Amino acid sequence: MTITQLNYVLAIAEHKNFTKAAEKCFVTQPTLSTQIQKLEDELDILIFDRSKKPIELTAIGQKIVHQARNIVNESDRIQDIVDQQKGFIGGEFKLGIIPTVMPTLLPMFLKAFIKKYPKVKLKIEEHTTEEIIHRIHEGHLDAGIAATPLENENIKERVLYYEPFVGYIPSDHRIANKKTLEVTDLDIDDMLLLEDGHCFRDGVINLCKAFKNHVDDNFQLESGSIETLIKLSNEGLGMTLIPYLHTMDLNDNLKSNLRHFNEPSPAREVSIIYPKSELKMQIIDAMHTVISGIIRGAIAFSNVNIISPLPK
Amino acid sequence: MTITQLNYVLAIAEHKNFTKAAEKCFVTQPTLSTQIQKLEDELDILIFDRSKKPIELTAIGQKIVHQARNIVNESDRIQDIVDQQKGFIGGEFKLGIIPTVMPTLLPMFLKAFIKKYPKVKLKIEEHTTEEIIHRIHEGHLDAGIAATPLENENIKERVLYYEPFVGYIPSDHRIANKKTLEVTDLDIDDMLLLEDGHCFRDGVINLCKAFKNHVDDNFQLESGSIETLIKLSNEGLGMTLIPYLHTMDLNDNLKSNLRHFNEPSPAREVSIIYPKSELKMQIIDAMHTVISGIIRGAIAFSNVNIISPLPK
DNA sequence: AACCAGTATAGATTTTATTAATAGTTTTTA
DNA sequence: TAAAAACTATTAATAAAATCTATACTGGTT
Repeated sequence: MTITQLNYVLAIAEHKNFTKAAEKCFVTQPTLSTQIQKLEDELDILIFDRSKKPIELTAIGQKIVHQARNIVNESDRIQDIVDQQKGFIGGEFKLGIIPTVMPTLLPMFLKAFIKKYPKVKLKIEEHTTEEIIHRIHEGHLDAGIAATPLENENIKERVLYYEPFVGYIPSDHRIANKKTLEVTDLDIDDMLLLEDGHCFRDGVINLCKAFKNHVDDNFQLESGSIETLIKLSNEGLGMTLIPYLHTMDLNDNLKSNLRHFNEPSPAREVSIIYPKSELKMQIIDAMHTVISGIIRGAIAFSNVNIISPLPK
Repeated sequence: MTITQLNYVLAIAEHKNFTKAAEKCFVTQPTLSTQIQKLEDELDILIFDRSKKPIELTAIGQKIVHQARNIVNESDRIQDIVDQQKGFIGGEFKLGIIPTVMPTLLPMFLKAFIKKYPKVKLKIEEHTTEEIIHRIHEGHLDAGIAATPLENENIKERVLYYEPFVGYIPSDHRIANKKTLEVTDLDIDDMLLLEDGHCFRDGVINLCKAFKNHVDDNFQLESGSIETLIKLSNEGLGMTLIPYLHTMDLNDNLKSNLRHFNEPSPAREVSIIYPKSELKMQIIDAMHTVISGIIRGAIAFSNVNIISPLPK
C-alpha cells in the first residue's frame, strides 16, 4: 500500500470514473487500473463495484476511502510542518467564500494578499456555508470565509470582522421617513430576502424572530443576489437589509435610501474557518492578518449585536 | 514521500542507529541511508543530526517523527478495517492490564484465548489505568483491562465481571473475631493501601468515604503489590482489602484471616476498555466472550455494590 | 451491426528500491 | 598513537515497481 495508491482511490471515488480520475492525477488510465488492482489484491477485497455505471464504492470501499482520506491528509501535513518550520508561506491554498461576502471582500484583500505572498497559489470558490463546511471536511478546501458562529465541533473559527446590517428602504416605504432604524421597526412580512441556503437569509430571519414570537414562512419574494434585492426593493416590493460593505458600492441615488441602525447595530460576524487539523496554518494566519488589517480601515463600529447565521 | 520511508524514519528514531534500524526493517543499512536522504532532499531539511553519537533528531525531525507516527498508525488501520469487514480474528493485538488484575486474570484466560484464536499475536503490558488510557489514545494499545466506570468520553467500556473486595484481617486485629464484615467496620486509618496511582487504592478510599465525611490523607503505609500488603498486615500494621480473585491463591493459613462482606458486598467493576474508533472490534468481542465465560465459573456473587475507581 | 464510453490487459520503458562491496568517519581499545 | 571497531555514505549492479502506448474487452446505445 502506498500513499500514491490511496490518492488514486480518492480520485476515483470522487469522479466515479477511472479515465477522469487519471487526468486529475496526471497519469494514464491503465496506471490507475493496475494500481487499484494491486491494492485490491493486497487487501484481498474489492474497493469499487465496476459493474455499476457509473462506478460505485463497495461497502468496505467506503470505509477504506474514509480512512484513505485521513492518511492522505496526515501525509500532506508533513510538508506543512516543514513550511511552518521554514517560515515559508506558499503552495496551493483553496478558499471557499460565501456569496454575500465574495463580491465585497474579495476585491479589497486579493491584490494586497497576492502581492504580499506571491508564492501562495490561491484558488477561490464561491459556496454556501454548508457546502464550505462539507468541502473542508472532505479536504477539498483548506479554509473558508463565512458568517459565524457555526457551532461545528470539527471547524475552528477566527473572526475577521463584524459587519453591521444596513436597511435599504425605498422612498415610498412606510418607514422611509425614519432617519435611523430600530430592530423593532423590522417586519419580516414586507422584507425581501435571499433564497434558501444563504446564511444571510437565516441571519435576517433570526433577527426578526428575536422580537416577534411567530414568523410565517410565506415570504413575499426571494432572490439570489443582493444587487437583485435592491432592484426589487426599488420596484416597491418591500424593504431589505444589506451587509455594510455592500452599501459602499451603491451610487449616491441608492445610498440616499440607506438607513443605519441605532447602536448596538445588528451585525454578522465574518470569520475565516478551517479544519481542526490546522493544516496550512501559516497561510491562514497570513490571510487573517491581511484581511482584518484592511477591514479595520473600512468598518468602524464598536457596538454591535451579533446575529446567528444558523437556520431555526 | 512513501509510507516505507516514514517507517524507516521511525525505526531510526527509535534505535538511534541506522544499522540496527535496518535489521528491524529487514533491509540493509545502505537502503536506509539512501531512503532517508531522498526524503530529506524532497523536504529539503535534515531529519537526523548525524554529527552526534548516537544519532539525534533535529528540531524539525522531532516534529516529523511525531507526524510520521500518526501516518503510519493511520495506515495500519486500513488492514484493521479489512479484517473487521471479513470477520477475521487475528493479527497483532496490544492489551494493557492494570497491576491488580494482571496476576490473577491473565493465567485464567490466556491459555484458553490463544488456543481459541491462534492467529492473534497478543502483546500484553502492565500499566496503571491512567497510562492505559493514554496509550490507547496514542494508538500504542488496542485495548485495556481496568476497573471502571472511568467516565472518559473517548473510551468505551464493556464489563467483564464484578469482583468483590474481601477483608484480610490478621488474628491480632481489633475486629478479627467478626465472622463477616460490614462496610461500617472499615476505618481508613488502620487500613493498608496500595501506593498512589493504583486505582484499587482509590476504590478503597471511596468505599471508606462513603460513610465517613472526612478522611485524612496520612495513611499508615502504602505498598506496590497486594502480596506485600498481606505480609505487612501479618506484621501487625493493620488490616487490608483484597480483590476476590487474589484470595483464591492464598494458602490455607492466610485464608483463615479472610472475612467476606455481608451482601451487598463492595466490589469493583472490571471491564475491557477500548477507543471509540472500535478498531479490532472482533478481537475485543472475542476476548470479552472468553474472559466473562471463564470468570462466570470463578465468581458467583449476585448482589454487589460497585465502588468507583476514580480518585476524589 | 456498428458505435460509444468505459475499464482491463500486454509488452516495452522508465523509474525506483534494494543489494553487495567498499570507502570514509569517528570513537574505542590496546 | 596506531590499530581495531563501529558507524554511515557512496557506488555500481540488479531487482522490482510504476508508468506508458497500444489495443482488447465489455456493456449499453443508436
